[in-house]
Amino acid sequence: MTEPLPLADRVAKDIRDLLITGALAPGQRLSEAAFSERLDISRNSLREAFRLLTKDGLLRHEANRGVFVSVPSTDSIIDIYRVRRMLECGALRQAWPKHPAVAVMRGAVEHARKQHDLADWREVGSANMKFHAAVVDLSDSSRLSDFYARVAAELRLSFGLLKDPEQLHSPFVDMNAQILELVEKGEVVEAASQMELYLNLSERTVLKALERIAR
Amino acid sequence: MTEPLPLADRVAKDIRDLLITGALAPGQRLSEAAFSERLDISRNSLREAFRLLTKDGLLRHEANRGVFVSVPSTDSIIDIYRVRRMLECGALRQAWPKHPAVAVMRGAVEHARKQHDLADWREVGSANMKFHAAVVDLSDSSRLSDFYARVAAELRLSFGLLKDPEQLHSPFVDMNAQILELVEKGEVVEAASQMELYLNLSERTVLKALERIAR
DNA sequence: GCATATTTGTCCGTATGTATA
DNA sequence: CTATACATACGGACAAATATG
Repeated sequence: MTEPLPLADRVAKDIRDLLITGALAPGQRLSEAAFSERLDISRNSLREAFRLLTKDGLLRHEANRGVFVSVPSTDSIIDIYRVRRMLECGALRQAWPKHPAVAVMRGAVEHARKQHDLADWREVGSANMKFHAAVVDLSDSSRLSDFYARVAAELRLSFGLLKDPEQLHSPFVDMNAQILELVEKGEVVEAASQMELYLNLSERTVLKALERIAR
Repeated sequence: MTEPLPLADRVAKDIRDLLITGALAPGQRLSEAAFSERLDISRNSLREAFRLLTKDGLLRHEANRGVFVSVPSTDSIIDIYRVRRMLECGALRQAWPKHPAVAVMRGAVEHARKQHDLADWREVGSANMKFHAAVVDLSDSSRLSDFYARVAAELRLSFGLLKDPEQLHSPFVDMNAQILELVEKGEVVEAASQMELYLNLSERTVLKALERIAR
């Protein structure tokens, strides 16, 4: 009773985890033969999983050359932050203070603060992303939430390139708390413009860090 | 030099066309054996194409039962219009009157008017959808544009259920023209709220028509 | 409720074309 | 330029799940 999912879906999820944890480096080529043997599945099933992940933007398919882990570019970062501004600010602007997602936001903020004190930056980052996913959930649209999850996974691919995740997430915990407070008070327009500040700052941080890596 | 695309991608596109033209009815089951023979491809390749279309929401995959053409529900319509309000109104609110997409919008409006006079309602509908896709293009985000295209295809599946496309698209041509005019004058906030009216009206029209079909 | 036929899920072998050392 | 490695695509096979009579 515990395997309702098609193999391709399970494999896609496994590979997705490998990608966002950084076990697979951007630009790396994924050989069908080698990978299907490593995961102990057939090439056909692996190819189905590859199609799914390509649709998610995590893998790139080059004709007759195979699939590669996507390499985050400056352009893709800029594009992703345009998406985030649209979805997150838009969700806040029409938010309802008693929406169930607000409780999730609060839980994420509290968890982030706890992990921040413990200096567990990885967990701070996870809580951070959970907060922003909850913001999009305020829109009550499963399609928007799914789309955001996909874009967030792509962004996490970029984070994997960066060292020093403390710089990346730590300063933003308080900003999330402030946004949450505004939402709870019903000052949703203020919350939205605060979020815009957040995203602009975050975008600059990521671009700067990425630029430093690219020499 | 004319076949750069993988077979699965080409097949997915072919099936997508069959879906939005109504050649395949919602709820219909797509047998792997029958369909692979009809399209003259192997089952494996067809399964890859199915994965892509499932990701697009056009097909549904039921475990060990096969794939079916998605059946548009009231919930999905409501969800899709939430997406449209978020993307289209958001794009207009930050639009720039000299953006290249504005020219596309104008072309779509003019074309719709011409086809409207010729009573070619199918073309009116196509021009209508092109107009709104161009609106999203104002955001300058390829991810948002792709996402919108995917949702629009899903919506078109619902339109296929409806007869009388005149009722569906005809009254909206003038509203598009008005929105375009506002954008060209730089009154983007007005354009956005006009778009919200448009979408609310369109949503109600589709839901009403769908409800009538469901008895 | 049961036996049977159909269909999906998954794997393997292999031929062909393309890219690269 | 040749040789090799690999992706692409096909067809066949069989078990498991499902639908059918």
